[in-house]
Amino acid sequence: MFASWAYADGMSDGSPTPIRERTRRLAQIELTTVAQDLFLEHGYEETTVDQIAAAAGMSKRTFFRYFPSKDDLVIGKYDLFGDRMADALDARPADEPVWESLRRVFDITLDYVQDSQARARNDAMDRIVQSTPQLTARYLEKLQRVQALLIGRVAARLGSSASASDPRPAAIVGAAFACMQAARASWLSSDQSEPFGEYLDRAMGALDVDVDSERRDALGGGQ
Amino acid sequence: MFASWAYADGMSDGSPTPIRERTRRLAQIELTTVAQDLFLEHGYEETTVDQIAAAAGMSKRTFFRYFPSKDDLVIGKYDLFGDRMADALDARPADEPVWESLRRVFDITLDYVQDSQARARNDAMDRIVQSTPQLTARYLEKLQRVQALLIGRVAARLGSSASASDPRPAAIVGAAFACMQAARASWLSSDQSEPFGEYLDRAMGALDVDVDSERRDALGGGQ
DNA sequence: GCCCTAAATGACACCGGGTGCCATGTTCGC
DNA sequence: GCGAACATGGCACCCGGTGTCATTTAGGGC
Repeated sequence: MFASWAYADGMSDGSPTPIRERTRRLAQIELTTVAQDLFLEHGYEETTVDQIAAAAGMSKRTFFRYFPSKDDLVIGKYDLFGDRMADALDARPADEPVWESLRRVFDITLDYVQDSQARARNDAMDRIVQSTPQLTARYLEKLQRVQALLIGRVAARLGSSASASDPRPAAIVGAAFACMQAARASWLSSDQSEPFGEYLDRAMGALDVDVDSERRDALGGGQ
Repeated sequence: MFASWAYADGMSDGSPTPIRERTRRLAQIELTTVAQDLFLEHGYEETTVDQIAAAAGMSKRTFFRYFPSKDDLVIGKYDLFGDRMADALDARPADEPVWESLRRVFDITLDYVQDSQARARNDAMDRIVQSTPQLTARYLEKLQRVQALLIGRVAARLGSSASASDPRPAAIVGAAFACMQAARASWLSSDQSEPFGEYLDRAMGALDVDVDSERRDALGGGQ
């Protein structure tokens, strides 16, 4: 889940992407590839940064110029999703029920790389994250940050009274992410014959948002 | 939240609590007290284990014989809550709607120490956890483990079809915890004039469990 | 192609969390 | 008072991560 090493090269501005920047990306990709191989073979904790750096033909010090930490080599990719999800949420119609909007926002985690090899690699890394407490912890914390980006937007939709003191936006967003995680866990431990989206539907279908201003929207009426 | 250094001394078995064990607890308490003072004054990351150990009159090596890690000194207490919550859930009537049961389970996080001094101390530590990414990460991971204990029980209540592949129990439990966290965050950043329970009600009230076998229970009928 | 400069690198020393090991107390039970 | 178990401290060491500096490499203007 949450793959997309797509490192969009075609930026929006006209700048033709500096050469140095491109080689930097190249080095990062090389590093992650090499590291993933090592992780899959020996495990995450058993693989030292020195080994990764050596395998990629550089020194430990240089490794840390490409990644702020060993964890980020695995988990860094999730950073990109915060903004994407925020954009995706903004793109949903304002009168759509929040729960439905959130479900749609999660769709962007689905339509990424179709290359089955890259996909398998990604799933393998996800399993490593799930089975390594340290990585799980950092992953959860990153997810929390992503959620933070969405909470304000949800609050705006609810037209919450006193925004800061109303726990409901955070509760709703948190619940949605909990559903996503539950779906993710179930799916990862399945044979993956069913598409992930179905797991997500099942998980999110088990819950309902129940907020006054929400019902009105759902019924297409009100005020 | 989640205080209770209550370290129940009166265990169920007849053993009068070995002397060594008691002094060990004492040392742990002393250590946490001293450490909390240092954390509150200088911050968590700025305080080194050496300093804590020295302030408690022992060596760093000995510190690690009392706590598996620096983090655990702050976060360790949450471990106790897994079992407590599991017990609390088991104690709820089997035909009670799951969401309601979970709400009641969270009550055990309320009726802990009434001592306002200890309470203030605890809240302060909670704020430290919330403002230190590293601790937040580990906290979230611990919560995840607590959730794992409850998921099986919720699955049993739902009489889920294929337990392992059904994401709904995890989704429901995860959502409930998301509500708790949302309430916790709102409450901690409030002036605390309103009781925490109200925040919790508001957060959990924003969501509804919608599972077939659930509706039946809620209506007191069915099958 | 040349040269100047900026960036990339490597080596090294260092910090802090954490562990294995062993020698030296300290305390319990008898 | 004695032996065994336990607690402690000290030390060397591992690993992740950072600051510093000298050296190399590569880019861009000419």
